[in-house]
Amino acid sequence: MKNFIDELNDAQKAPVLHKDGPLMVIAGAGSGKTRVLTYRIAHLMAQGVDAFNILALTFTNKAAREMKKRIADIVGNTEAKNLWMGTFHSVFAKLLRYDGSKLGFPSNFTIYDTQDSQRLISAIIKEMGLDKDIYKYKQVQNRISSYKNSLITVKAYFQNPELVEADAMAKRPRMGDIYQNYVDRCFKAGAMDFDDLLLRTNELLTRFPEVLAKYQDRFRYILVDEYQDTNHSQYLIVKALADRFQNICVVGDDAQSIYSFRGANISNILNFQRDYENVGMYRLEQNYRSTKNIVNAANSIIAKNKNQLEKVVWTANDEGGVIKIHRSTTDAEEGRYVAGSIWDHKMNEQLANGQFAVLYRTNSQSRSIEDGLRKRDIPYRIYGGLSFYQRKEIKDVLSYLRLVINPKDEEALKRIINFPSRGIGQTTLDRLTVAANHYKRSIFEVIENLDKIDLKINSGTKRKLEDFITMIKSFQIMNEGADAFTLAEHVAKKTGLLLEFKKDGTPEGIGKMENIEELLNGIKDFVEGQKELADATGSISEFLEDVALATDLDKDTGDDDRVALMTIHLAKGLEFPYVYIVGMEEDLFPSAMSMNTRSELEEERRLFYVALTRAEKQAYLTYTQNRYRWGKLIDAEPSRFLEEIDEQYVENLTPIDHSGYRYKPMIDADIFGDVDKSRLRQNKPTRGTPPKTGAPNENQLRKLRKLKPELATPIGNTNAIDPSLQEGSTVNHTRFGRGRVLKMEGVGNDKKAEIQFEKGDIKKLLLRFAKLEVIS
DNA sequence: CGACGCTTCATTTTT
DNA sequence: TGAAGCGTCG
Repeated sequence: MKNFIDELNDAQKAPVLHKDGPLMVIAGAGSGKTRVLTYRIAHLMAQGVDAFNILALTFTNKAAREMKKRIADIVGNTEAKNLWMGTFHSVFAKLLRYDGSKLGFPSNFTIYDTQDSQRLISAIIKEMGLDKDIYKYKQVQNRISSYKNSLITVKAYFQNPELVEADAMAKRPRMGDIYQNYVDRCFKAGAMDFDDLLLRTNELLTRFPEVLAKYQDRFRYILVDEYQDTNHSQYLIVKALADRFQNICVVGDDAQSIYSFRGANISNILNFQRDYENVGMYRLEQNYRSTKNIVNAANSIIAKNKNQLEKVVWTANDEGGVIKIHRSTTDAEEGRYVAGSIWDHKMNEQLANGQFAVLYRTNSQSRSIEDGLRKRDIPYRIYGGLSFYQRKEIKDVLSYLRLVINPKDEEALKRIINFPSRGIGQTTLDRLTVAANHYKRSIFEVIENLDKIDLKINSGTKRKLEDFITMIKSFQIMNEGADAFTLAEHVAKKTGLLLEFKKDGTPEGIGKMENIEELLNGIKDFVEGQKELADATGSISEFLEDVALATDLDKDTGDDDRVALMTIHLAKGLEFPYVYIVGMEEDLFPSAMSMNTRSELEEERRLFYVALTRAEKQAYLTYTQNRYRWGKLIDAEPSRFLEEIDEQYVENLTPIDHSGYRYKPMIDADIFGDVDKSRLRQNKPTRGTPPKTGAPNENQLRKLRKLKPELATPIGNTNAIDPSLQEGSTVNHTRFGRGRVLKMEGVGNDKKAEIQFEKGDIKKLLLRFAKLEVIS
């Protein structure tokens, strides 16, 4: 463990060796900041600082885990275990489980995810009798979230005439009341949303000086990664905790600040020197990750931003290849091009899939890329988007488990009280909700006391409600003795969830059942993993906490070799030898939503900077002339960012097109020959409602296609069915593995194959959807 | 009460 | 295009 310091360059050594007092490290992309953080912590420990006194806040849990592992390699495993290290959310969730009771929260409080919050807000808007077209639940949720991130409590909201007025002006005068209701209902349900984990921590530290003192004394050394992306709430927590010892080390890069939409405040990093005295300032400017071409190109882009700290990122690496720009006619062709290019690199240079990443601005762009990769049989993995834990069937199982841990959890209860259906309908639920609000109790408690309350619920329904409560209580009793897996498996069977999807029999139903099985396997792995840790028990509550704050990235084990597909936001902190940045088009990147002000545009540019600096060896930028968006083909224009790169670092693989020619699609509307074609030739995407032309609209066309499927044939976008597929063929399915076709049936879109898979199951698959490859 | 079909709306980015 | 909410009918 002695010589680890020697592995650092001089610029990296300085902040590692800086012992007490505040310090800030401005770290350019790829300059080894994780290394600095890791070694700094190891060094502190080597100097005799107790691991119990160190708090490290990272941007992802995965980063925390990896860092912990590297520290363990240097200082030993047992000591490293005592570090408090994780994301803001997970660290302070843990803290709130210890001390949140002072705020009236149970230690087993539920963490509501965004969907839970939105459902609750919808319910509140409905209960209050407000117009849902004016009070859109997503917008309301967004607004409440940003209040919380700026530490504007309900009380502070009502005391601030500007805010109240702003909402009134936006025709939403009841905003404050919704906010109040939402906070009350979360409290009543023993639940915190993501923002509460920070807001309530602030409340705890402010209202209870003894708690603050305890943690100030405990966390004598505090380290914060990605400081440029902290919001006001996080900033205040750090400031409060570091106040006593002032041993605070922040690491960040203002050029990579990309989370302002979530309240991140770039001035936190710009003002650090004002917040603390005698700040040690360090800069890491040597990039070890990328080629000269990539580093220089990235510099030429970020130079266009006005607001930034001065810094010169440079590299001693090779020149590398120039950045390649490719134009395609449609998004489908873009997908094919990317897949083809990856294929070529793999073949020519014998590379693994894991060497490639495809990055995009919005999740919806993944589809065309997936299609391209699938056609070439290149394995890929999508990160983000709709995560596994957000799928309906998974959330259903988790909701039962959540209710076992915290019966007051209203969103969980509403989800599953009648799923699988047990005859408890909306009317009953509405009555229960009214009573629960009236008595300021949870719905669960109301049902427990049905005899004492006069609700117009008939005896049959009462019986069903009581059965439900009894079932949940039986799970609770079981939970006292059993581990998470045993309980979860019991719940999935006993509630009839597994059966529900099994009897449904459709491919979707089977898929759902398999997902639940996958979840159960995941819980099993979790339990076994936890058993190795001394302070963990493998209980359901530990699992639920893990799930609530885990991202797809955290779940990634990295043992299978796949191309990575993700948004640029998710890619922050990662690196790949080959990076494809797709959808380089105006209105998409930069996003149409973010070009109204200079600061918004500058953030988009930083996003582009982040994207490009993920690449180690080679970057590709692709754009299309026509792209499907909102189900329509629209014209696209190359992104302004393409021209902002100093031209000496790029090569256009396709000539730049200034002719204004656009590929004119043969769309279904042509069948009728009377659709308003001018809309197809616009240079900007269509927004708002299209003009009424008398021509059939999309919905009418869809209806017609249903009535007259023959019209749909030249239109159909189904999988091409391999003609060589027949009875007796050997096939390979992406999920189920190899199998033999026993029987074929149906025609056209309904064509199905019954397949005996080697794993043992016989499945009937719709060829239109099944990802099958014919082997022989 | 529940199933089904029709209408509407949405696309930034995430813990 | 596709998810989700709403209304109608059995």
